[in-house]
Amino acid sequence: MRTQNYSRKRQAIYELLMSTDTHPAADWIYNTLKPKYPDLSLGTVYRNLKVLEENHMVRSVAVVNGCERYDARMSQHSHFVCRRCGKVEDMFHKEDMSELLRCVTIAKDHDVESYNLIFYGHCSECLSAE
Amino acid sequence: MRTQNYSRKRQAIYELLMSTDTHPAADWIYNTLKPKYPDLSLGTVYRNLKVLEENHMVRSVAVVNGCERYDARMSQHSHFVCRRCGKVEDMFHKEDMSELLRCVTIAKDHDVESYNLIFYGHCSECLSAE
DNA sequence: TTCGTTGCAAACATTTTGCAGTTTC
DNA sequence: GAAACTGCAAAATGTTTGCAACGAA
Repeated sequence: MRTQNYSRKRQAIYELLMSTDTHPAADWIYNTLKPKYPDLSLGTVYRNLKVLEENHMVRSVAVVNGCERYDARMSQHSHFVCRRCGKVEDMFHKEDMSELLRCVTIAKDHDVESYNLIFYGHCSECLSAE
Repeated sequence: MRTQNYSRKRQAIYELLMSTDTHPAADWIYNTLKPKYPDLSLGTVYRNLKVLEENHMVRSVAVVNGCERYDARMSQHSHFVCRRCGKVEDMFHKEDMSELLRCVTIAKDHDVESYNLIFYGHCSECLSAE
């Protein structure tokens, strides 16, 4: 992990991600912070997301319509992606998901570090809109 | 599902995907078929992947380094993605994974159609290379 | 003959990057 | 003061699309 200065903007990006459960894309973060940080640039958002990701403070939970979606809640949970509106929702586990590993044939010479479980379908709003 | 002509090139793309377990990207499909179909274009590969996906003959199993990776094996199974070399490998389930659904809090008003389970880590080749 | 399909190249959208100036420690 | 960070705009990347020609039924 490289030495870092915790800049105001990086802080702001991280705190924004911590404060929402919408799993936003870089673009949304940029637009949301822009009023408060008028000289913020999109490149900075991307650069900081990368740094935060390397530091395991943030993770990419899905790619929806070509956009990486981020989450600052690092405790293990899964996500639901609406195929219609692109919304990403949290799905918390009832049980310890290490159980999961027992369901799958894992080559023993592989080093499995993490996993990502995504459910797809239609959210309630989109269902009632149809 | 729209009416279709099963063109030679669509066939070729589908058969190539059926014949490999490397979960290739559009680019690899293009380069692999190019010698046999010298007038093939990359746009055609993308267009056909989309059609095949709509027809549930093919699915996108992961996005690795910004590239969509495809699989023509539609029976339920998961994948392992090597963070170093980007290789995508099959992981077959020991048990019926519908069990999986019981482990997760699912909002009952959601319509869950499918899920995608991806494991990340380092493959054996990359491990021994390090 | 009618549509679906294709090559080509231009257009798109998201993300990355080089550089010169700024901030943080 | 050194090293990290940033704005800006240009570049890179992967994917999509318009159009005229082509292919399949």
